Amino acid sequence: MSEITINDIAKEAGVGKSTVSRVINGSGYVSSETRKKIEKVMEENNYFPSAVARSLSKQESDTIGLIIPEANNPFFGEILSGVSQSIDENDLTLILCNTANEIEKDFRSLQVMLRQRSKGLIFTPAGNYNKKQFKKLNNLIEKINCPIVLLDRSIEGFTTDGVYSDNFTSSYLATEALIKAGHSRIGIIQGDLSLSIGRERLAGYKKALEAYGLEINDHYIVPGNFDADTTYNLMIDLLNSEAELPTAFFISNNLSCIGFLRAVFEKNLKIPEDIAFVVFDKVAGQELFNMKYSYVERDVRKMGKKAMELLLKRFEHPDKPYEKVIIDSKLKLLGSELYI
DNA sequence: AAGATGACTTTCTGTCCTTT
DNA sequence: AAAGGACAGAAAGTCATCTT
Repeated sequence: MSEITINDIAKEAGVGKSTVSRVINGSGYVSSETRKKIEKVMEENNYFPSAVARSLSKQESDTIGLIIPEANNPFFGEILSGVSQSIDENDLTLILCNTANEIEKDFRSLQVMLRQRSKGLIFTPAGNYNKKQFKKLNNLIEKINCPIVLLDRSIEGFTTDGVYSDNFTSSYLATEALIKAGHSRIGIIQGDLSLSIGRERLAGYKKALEAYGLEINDHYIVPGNFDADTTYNLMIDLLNSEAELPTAFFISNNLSCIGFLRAVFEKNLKIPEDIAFVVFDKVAGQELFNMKYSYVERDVRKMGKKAMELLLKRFEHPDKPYEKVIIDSKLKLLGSELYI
C-alpha cells in the first residue's frame, strides 16, 4: 500500500490539489464548505503531508540544527530541553549533532545541516579554528545560508547572533568567595585554553587573586581541559606529590569537577575541611549524595530558549543588527560557611 | 554477445503563480 | 474561489552507442 498523497485527497474530495494545499497551509482563499470537505477526507485517510516533498518544493526544510560539543555534559542536556520546548511551540523539527569537541565533526555536522537545507542553526563550536579551518567554516556557512546563533562559545572573527555568559566576572566572583572564606592558597582546575571560555575563566581567577594581593602560583594551576579523566589524572599526580597543596580550588567546569572529586575522595580528603572548591556550572547528581557545594549558577534552559528566540527573530527580520545576549549567572554558596 | 557508459526522461509530492 | 500546470533535486528507468 503506497502512501496517501495530496493528489489522492484532491481526487477523493473532488477538488484540485492546489486547493488541498491551501487548506493544509491555511493560506489563500478556500470556501468554508470546501475546507470542511477536504478536512474530512484528510481525517478519514489519516493523511499527513510529506515533509520531504515540501522541502523539495520550498528549497528549505523546517528543521533547526543544534550542534553541541559534549553530549555527555548535562549543561547541553539543559540547553536541549530549552531549545526543544521552543521547537515544539513553533512546530519545527530538530536535528541534533554531537561533535565530541572535534573540529572535523563541526564540519561534518554543518554538512548535515546543509544537506537537510536547515532553516536555522544553533551552534556551539568544538574548539578554536586555525586559519585554514576558519576558511572552511566560512565556506560552509556561506553555502548553508541560514541564520546562525552561536551558543556559549564564540568564534573569533565571526560575527552573528549569540548567547553567552560572563565567564570572567563569574570566575572572579567565585575565586573572590574563596578568598573571603579565608583561603589564601587557591588553585584552579583550568579549562581548555584554546576556547575563549577557558581563557576567560582563568583570567577571572587570576584577576581576583591579584585584586586581593595574593600571588599567582603556577604550581596551583592544574592544566585541565574541561574533561573528567584528564582532571582526575592530574589531581592524583598533584595529591601524590610532596608539594604543598592549595586549600581550595576554583574548578572551570562541571565535568572537571567529577574528576576532581573522584581523586579527592580516593585520597580520603574531606570537602570542604581538607579541600574546598567552587565550580563553574552545576554538577549533576551531587544532591543525591547530600554533598553541599558551591557553584556558579546560570539559567541554562533559558540560554537554549533565548537562542531559539534569536533565531525566530532573525527569520522575521533578516537584516536587523546582530544581537549578543549575555545570560546572567550568580554564585550559589552552599558549603559550610566557614570554609565556603 | 555481453557489458559498460552516457544522455535523456520519468517519477516522487507539495508549492506557488497564472488563468478561468 | 478553485483549477491547472510549471517547478524543485535526486534517483531510477530507458535507450542508444561504444568497448571488449
